[in-house]
Amino acid sequence: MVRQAALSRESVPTPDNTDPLAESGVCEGEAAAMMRAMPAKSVDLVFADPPYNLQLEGELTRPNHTRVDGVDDAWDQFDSLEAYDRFTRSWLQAARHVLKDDGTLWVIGSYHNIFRVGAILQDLGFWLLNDIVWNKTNPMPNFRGRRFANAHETLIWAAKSKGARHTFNHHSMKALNDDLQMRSDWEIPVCGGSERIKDAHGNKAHPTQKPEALLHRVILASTQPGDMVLDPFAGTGTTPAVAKRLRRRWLAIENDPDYAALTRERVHHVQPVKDTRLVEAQARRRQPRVPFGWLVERGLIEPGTILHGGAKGQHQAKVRADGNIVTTDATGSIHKIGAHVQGAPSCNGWQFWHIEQDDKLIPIDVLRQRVRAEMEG
Amino acid sequence: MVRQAALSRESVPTPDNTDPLAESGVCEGEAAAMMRAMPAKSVDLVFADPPYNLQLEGELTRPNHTRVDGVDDAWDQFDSLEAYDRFTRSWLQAARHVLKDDGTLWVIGSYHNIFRVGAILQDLGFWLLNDIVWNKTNPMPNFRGRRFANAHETLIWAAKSKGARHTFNHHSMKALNDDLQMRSDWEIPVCGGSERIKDAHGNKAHPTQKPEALLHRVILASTQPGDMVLDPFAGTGTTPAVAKRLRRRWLAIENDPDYAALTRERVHHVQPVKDTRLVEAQARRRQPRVPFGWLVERGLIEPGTILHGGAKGQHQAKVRADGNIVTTDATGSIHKIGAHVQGAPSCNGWQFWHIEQDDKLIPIDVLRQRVRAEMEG
DNA sequence: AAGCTGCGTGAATCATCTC
DNA sequence: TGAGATGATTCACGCAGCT
Repeated sequence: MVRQAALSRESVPTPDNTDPLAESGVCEGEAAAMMRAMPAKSVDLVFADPPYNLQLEGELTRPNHTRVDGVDDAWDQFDSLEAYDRFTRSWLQAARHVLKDDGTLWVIGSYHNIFRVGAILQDLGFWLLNDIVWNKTNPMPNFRGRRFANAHETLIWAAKSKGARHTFNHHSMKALNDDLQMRSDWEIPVCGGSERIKDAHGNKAHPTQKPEALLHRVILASTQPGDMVLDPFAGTGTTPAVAKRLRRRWLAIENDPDYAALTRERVHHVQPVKDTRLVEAQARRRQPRVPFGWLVERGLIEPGTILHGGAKGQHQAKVRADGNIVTTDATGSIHKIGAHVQGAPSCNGWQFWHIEQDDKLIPIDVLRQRVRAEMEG
Repeated sequence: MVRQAALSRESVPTPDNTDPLAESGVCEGEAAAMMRAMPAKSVDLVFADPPYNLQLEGELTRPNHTRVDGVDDAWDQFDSLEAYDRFTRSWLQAARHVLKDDGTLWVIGSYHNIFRVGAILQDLGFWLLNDIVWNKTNPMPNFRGRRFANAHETLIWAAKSKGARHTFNHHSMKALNDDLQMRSDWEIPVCGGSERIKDAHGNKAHPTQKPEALLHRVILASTQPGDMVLDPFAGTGTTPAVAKRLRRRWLAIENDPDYAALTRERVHHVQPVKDTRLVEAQARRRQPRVPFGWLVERGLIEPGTILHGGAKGQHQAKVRADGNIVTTDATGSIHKIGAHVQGAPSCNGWQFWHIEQDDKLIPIDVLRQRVRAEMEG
């Protein structure tokens, strides 16, 4: 019974050890109650991924009629906003109890809950250090075209009180970001592939497992090796796994015994790195994509401007406010209309279309380069 | 009549116009009071860039949030948060009063105030549609290296209540983003250069002037031409300027007479896009409904014609004179039978079914377009 | 072998009109 | 007002299976 062995080793550190904080482990129980039972001011970092209170009703299907597997678990259901606020205030107060005076707290959420969390944090006296945006590189699209694709989640990073000291490993963050100062917007893929923990049937074990890359950055930024990291909603144990790998002590609280068991097994297989610098990912830098519409938004091209197509400007089209362009018989993107007027299967609109400036025809790609230069800073 | 007096130059285009909503203009006064004095349910869009915290000294004049140095040790945090909440609840309630039932509201803020704004929005019954992240391409760096560089601001987009309808120009947003659906994270530079309004001394006239690109996307996404756009904290008039250019009506409220004057002057020089079609959403929804039976009535499809279903024409059905179609085991509308033969819960029959013409399969939607073209002319 | 294609899926507050 | 009909709507990425 590999699992049993792993279970006991990780969860009950040593028989003679009566202080649960001396070693890492998983505690089964409700977050607020467990934290209240812990010694005060004993934790350097709290990372919390609480229920979001999504309030999903009915079901949603993709255009191909497949069903979206929404988060409808009982633990995400609350009777009202007030009930969610009570729950939130309760566990945040308990987190405040276990947090050292110079410790910090992270909470992740979406627009469903994060405003309530942030306001209650301020009400309780926490001091907000940053709000961080996790931009997902591969989010689920909006299938009905009724809103913007919900492509990010928000993290709040807070110190225990105004004026409190806090740990921020500025140079580690710079190193992690090609020697550029780390910004408040992080581009990280959602958790999938082999990193995603599966159950016995091969389905995802937990509906909201967070990527290790996210926790890597959080823990590396705001703790030192040996610090105590607490996750009161541990789920399948991403926080413990990364904490162990980065040589931090850790405590996990999880109400669901199945999740708790998965965490113990997962952490058991994690090897702490010998040198944390070796696992610091290099941020990829791609040439940023610049849609044509952005030139219109930014006033580099006015709506109504005439674009001239081809080397001699044989073709013409007019720019709409939304970035589409219009000829006598068609409307569409610079690429589509470029192909259309040439009778070609495809076309790179950036090189095909030109604007007139000082009696010369200039490819619109020149304007794109200007936007990219701005984006570089 | 304070309001009448406040309306001037830009705001009263014709002397005999006594209805401020009939035309655009700037009203000088306090946001909540002015909105309460306006007719109920008269505005399609509210865009608000409120002060971060009205009660905190210096806050307004310092957009880089550098007040952590203990300048304001004296103020009592709890009282100030409460005062800010009262202020926020007051103007949001007033905004709710002027907003049409199918109108929407945008608020922009930073982590200092946005959580309070979002929570109060939910408390007042607004229904959050998205939170949008404005990622600044050229943010101010964090000089002390104690936190992450604060490189974004947050916008909340909300409908008036749960279940309320709202405008979202999905196709315009797609067009603006190279035919990919628009995400909740927007990359736009901060306002600078020639766009930045300067005062008589050549200094920036307003500390937190927003870029026109931001408003371009907001207004294009969530209004139609001719809609009424209200900005209760207009500052130097970015919202009015973009609204006018995009052929929306607009109302600006601004407490500071100097800012109000700058707005009037700025808007005076804005030229609306000449061709109205360039600023319209590509509203497929507005196209007249054409029942399939009309194609039969008009002789575009003969009774008895065979329809071929799917890209390869795997499925077949025969057209009846009444516009229903028939397979071996069922009769019904193009949609119902399309769903039936695929075993799908629903189906868009216009795109699913094809007719044979010159050895090619043509979607029947092409015939519908022909009918619509006839109806136009 | 390397490359191509098709399929599955991710914290989702995801309709509107007519009768 | 409620029920029923109409018909609009998806992006990135990993992986399995195939050429």
